[in-house]
Amino acid sequence: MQLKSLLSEAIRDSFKELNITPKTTQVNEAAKPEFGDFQYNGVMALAKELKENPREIANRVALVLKENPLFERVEVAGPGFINLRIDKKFLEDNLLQALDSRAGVREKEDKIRVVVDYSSPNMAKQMHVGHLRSTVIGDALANLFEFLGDEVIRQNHIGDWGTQFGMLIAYFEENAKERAKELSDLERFYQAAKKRFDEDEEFATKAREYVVKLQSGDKECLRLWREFIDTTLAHTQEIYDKLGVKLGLDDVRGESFYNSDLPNLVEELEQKGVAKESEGAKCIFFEDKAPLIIQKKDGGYLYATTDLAAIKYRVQELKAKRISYVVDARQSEHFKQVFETAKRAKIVDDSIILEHIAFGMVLDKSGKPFKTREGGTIKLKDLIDEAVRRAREIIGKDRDYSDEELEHIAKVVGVGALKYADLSINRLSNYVFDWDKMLSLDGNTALYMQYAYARINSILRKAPEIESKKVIIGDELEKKLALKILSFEDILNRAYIEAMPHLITNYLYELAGLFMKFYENNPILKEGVKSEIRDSRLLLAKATANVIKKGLNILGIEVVERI
RNA sequence: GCACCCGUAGCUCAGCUGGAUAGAGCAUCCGCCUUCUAAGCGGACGGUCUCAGGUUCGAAUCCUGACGGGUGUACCA
Repeated sequence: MQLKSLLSEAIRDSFKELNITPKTTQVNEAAKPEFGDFQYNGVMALAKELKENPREIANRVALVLKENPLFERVEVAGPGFINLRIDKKFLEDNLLQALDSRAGVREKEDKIRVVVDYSSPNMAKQMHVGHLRSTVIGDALANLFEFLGDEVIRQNHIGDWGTQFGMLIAYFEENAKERAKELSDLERFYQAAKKRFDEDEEFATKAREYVVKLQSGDKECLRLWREFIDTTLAHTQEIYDKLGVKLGLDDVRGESFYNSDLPNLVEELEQKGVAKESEGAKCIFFEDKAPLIIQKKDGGYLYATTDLAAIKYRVQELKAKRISYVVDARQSEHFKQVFETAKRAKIVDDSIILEHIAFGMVLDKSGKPFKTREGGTIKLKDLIDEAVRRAREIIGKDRDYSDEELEHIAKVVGVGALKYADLSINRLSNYVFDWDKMLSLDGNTALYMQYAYARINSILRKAPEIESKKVIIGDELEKKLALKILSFEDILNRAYIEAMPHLITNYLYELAGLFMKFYENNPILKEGVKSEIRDSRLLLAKATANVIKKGLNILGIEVVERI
């Protein structure tokens, strides 16, 4: 349920009764427990505008609010804060909602079709740590959008076109006897080809010729190209499956897909007067910024051109209303220019949201870009394997599992830790990679949440059938827990609007923490606990588990019943 | 040079669109298992919110300007 919206409504209604138009109806969580559960701070600013006494207005509003059965207590404090205590009965009546399959969360009313563009691996290369954040954050956001009712079209804009393929094909021709069947070969070939390209002008020219040949549809070139792509995609898919990321081959719309549209697009932009020629290149100009080049003087196209063609396709063919690019913050200028160009060219109108969901880099503990000891890029495959290996070590230490069970839990915990660590910090910050912190049981980690979930399940397994479906809020801990459980929808909505997954992890951490405290102090199955109380606490525990599971699933993280 | 992002406890990070005495985890120290998973919980210690102005009843939060760090910046993606 949308608890905060309900509170805002209550505020709005009470102002209405007083014939006052409030500046805001936004309600915040109380800063201190003594203040109650929520506080409304909007009176002060309003009073200033009306040139009236804030305390007096607050008193009048409070008087109306007191009539609302939602509140147990309404108090005016300080210069005009209105402190609100939610009635226990309200929580008791509504908590059971959180037990349903959507953990009590409704879909949005205004459902839209949204394209989420993420992951975008390079072809002819293994996925590396540089692809981690886009893949993990993008998938989590796609899940979130979907869960709230949007129709999500995942798009994997792979780099499957361009000079690197000319290089590869040229290198293959030179070394016709060697054939790459494995991606690892392909990658080695790529490096060798790159070296030749950089060092040998003749080779470079040949490589460029191959690009032209490829673009003009030469059969043999295309055949080789297809082989490279398929080999790489097979590897990519393995990584997605390991990560539990919901990208598939159907979601792939690489740069090559837009290739045939590029000449038309450039012409269109020229005709509309958006693009102009300068020094032989077709450019779009901006104030105080370098121009965006969409066609080189040699006639070649650039990734800006492809991005524009992709926007056109996504708007016109896919009918997207929101297009979210989950891409490295370093490209923010590029996207600003591309979006601006799309608007100038009227490829998109104002009703369509184009957004760059930027994120920072992955750094090591010393603050430098995260690399192997030798300075190479870290392969995503190795990163995942290492996460699972470490998880197995930690998990297996004090517990007895069958081999199968250990393997399964290690995967869930290891992969979960890897993803959660990335998702739990504000995406705009650079992210410091730390194995120990990631797999720690203390603090805001996946394992802490998974542990809380498993613990609850352990209780539920031992518990008798719940007879009375009635929640009784007995103390402040239970009340806080219930309030938190019912705030799930508020948080998801905020995370949706801001495209910020860390809001969800923060919430889950608070929820799990509150449960742990509740659990320490309020016995459930111990002797002497009356059956109504026991059942009520079981319901609270069950609702907590349900929300944790749902929240983690949205983030793309699994849970295990036993840990 | 210009643009964008970041600057909060020793370290890693929150801080809910301007509210009351700025919060977590790690690290350090101290408590709590004959009883539901101690892989847990509680407490202590730790802060000129980089600095300086401004806006106002009220600023970590908004504005301006410094300083420090990162990133980008005409034919690579």
